[in-house]
Amino acid sequence: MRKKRVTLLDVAKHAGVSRATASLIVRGSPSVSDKTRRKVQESIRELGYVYDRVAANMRSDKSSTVGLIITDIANPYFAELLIGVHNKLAEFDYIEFLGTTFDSDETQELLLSKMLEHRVGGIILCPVSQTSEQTIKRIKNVDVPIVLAVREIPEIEADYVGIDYHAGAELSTTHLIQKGHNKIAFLGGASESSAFQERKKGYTAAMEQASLQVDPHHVVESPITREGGREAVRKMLQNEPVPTACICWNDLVALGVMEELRQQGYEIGKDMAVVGFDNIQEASMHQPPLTTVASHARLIGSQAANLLRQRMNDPERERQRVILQPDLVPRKTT
Amino acid sequence: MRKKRVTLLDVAKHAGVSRATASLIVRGSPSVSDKTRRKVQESIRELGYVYDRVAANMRSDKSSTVGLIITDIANPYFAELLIGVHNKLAEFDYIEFLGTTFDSDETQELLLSKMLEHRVGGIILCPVSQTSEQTIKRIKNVDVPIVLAVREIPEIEADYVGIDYHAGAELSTTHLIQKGHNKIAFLGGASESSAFQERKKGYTAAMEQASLQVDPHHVVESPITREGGREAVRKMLQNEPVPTACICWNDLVALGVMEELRQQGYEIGKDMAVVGFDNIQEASMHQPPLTTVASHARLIGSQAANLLRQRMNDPERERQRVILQPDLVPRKTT
DNA sequence: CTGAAAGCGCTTACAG
DNA sequence: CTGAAAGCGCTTACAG
Repeated sequence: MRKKRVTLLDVAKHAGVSRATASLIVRGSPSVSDKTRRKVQESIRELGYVYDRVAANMRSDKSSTVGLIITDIANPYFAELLIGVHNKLAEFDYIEFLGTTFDSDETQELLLSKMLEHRVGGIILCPVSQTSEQTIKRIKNVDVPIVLAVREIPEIEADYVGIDYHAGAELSTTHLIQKGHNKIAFLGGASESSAFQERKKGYTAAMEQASLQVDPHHVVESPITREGGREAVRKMLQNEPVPTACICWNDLVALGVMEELRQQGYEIGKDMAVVGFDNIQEASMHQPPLTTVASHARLIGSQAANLLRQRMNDPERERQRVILQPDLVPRKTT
Repeated sequence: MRKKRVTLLDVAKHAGVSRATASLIVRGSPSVSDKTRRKVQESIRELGYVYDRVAANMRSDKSSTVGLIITDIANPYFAELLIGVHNKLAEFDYIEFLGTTFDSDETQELLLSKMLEHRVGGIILCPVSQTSEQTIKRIKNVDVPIVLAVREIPEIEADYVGIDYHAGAELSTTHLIQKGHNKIAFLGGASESSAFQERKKGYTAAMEQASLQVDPHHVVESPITREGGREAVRKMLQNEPVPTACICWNDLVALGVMEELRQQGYEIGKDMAVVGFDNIQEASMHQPPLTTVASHARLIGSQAANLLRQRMNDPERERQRVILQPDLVPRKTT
């Protein structure tokens, strides 16, 4: 059933030219006469020749593939980021391998290996929240360009594109303060990550700016999921005084927070203000629509693809850090 | 900066064994003594050797990659399908290339070429709504296994996994009839596609079953987007008698339909019943929650991956057609 | 287990 | 433009 692969040499013979010439033509070289070009292209069509880019890349030590490692496609934030990366890479005629870590360091390391074994020309990595020492060493030794997205790893000097978490948390906290709140909780996330620390600083800065105290009980860590949000808010409600507003790690967490609050009899936007982070589609569809901070996931994706391409073209260029500014999207939950 | 690649021969020399032995070890062959195995693995670590799966695949005419061609990742239906495919392929230790056609036949053909040039071992294709004669010929001649998902191409005898559109449309139409509606519109989609024809038949069958007439004005084609939904319902409202219910091509279209209806002063679920298709996340988040038909996108993805793997293992096996049954998800819009 | 050779499908480099 | 040779990093097949 499976026929033998038609090779460039077959094409050359069929067209009556040399293999070298055929090779020039498939690579689109201009230094071939139109007449031979047409002849060869005709043979390609007749024989059903398929260019073997893998063999070509291997010989010439090039790559037309890129690895993209994210946490989870089912998370709309990463789905958006994927869209940004994918569309940009398509422009460059690159094709990407997709890997999902589910926030496991072990999986992350496996995926890195897998990508490298497949000879990717570069990697866009959204690191897991707790990248191990071992993986960090591994990443440092990888000999293709890596750009970090969303989460930075301090030990690794790579191009990075992310959001200004400090500004984001400050933005939402200040927004709540202006609405008259003074007991504001900070829900979700893992304190080990740099993103957590930055956000916490932004939150604290805004509180201090308004001469407000941060109650340690009002800072609750949790997994970054809907269920995590429910957990976090349950913990928050166990201590007095109960806050009147919460800023959540992201929209997913905020959705969980609101579910739980509603079950406990709270009316969102009235008894309790809630603000999310990311501005995923569900945020605007929710009833009431969720006030949130837009973190421009798609743009981060396309910027990461841009950085990676530039780095692949010029490994010696200066390291880039692109920090996008978040935007407040006020809706009905505050 | 970029070091020379460490090769298997380097590893063999370093460990003091032959290249053949080293090759056996990286492939996990059991016919090597534990002692040499450990020695070689130690050398691999020390030298930072990365197995070149691409070279290996080329030599042994294997492939560890698969191409997945969908319409658009931003469409939640396809995002779900992607998740299903991705997670299943990860189980098999395959890695996928992602391509998005945006429903363009030309892009679809380009992507097929790109995938083949990258030596994929198989392709999961969600065909565009109007695949040209030329592309069909192309697909027939592809010499790797293809499984079609979501949309079938009658001319192509390939494995297929999809949903029973006839049953789906019948389900929602009957549901509306039971709710007392007798003027039911059918909104969205392109009549050229087989999915359209099947759904239309299901819709018609349900109407006839209840001795109801199908008014040709009540069948309105449109692009499969939110905006398409708005267009379709505007057209629908131009003719008398105005229906009291509509079944929509999918949830995205239904969302547009409801937006437009609301603008025109209709109260959804009261003045006009609306039912969607797919059961994307937004369907349950919408206010009021959308009655829809679950089309099991994620399951379709994982089934497609299963079929492809089996086909790759046995090219001669009998052709499979997996037709999943949809489920009605009654909510508040009907 | 070893060693040497050939080959997967290309590109490179070079003499003509 | 041609032609012959070498090489990318592996696996295969075979004699020992």
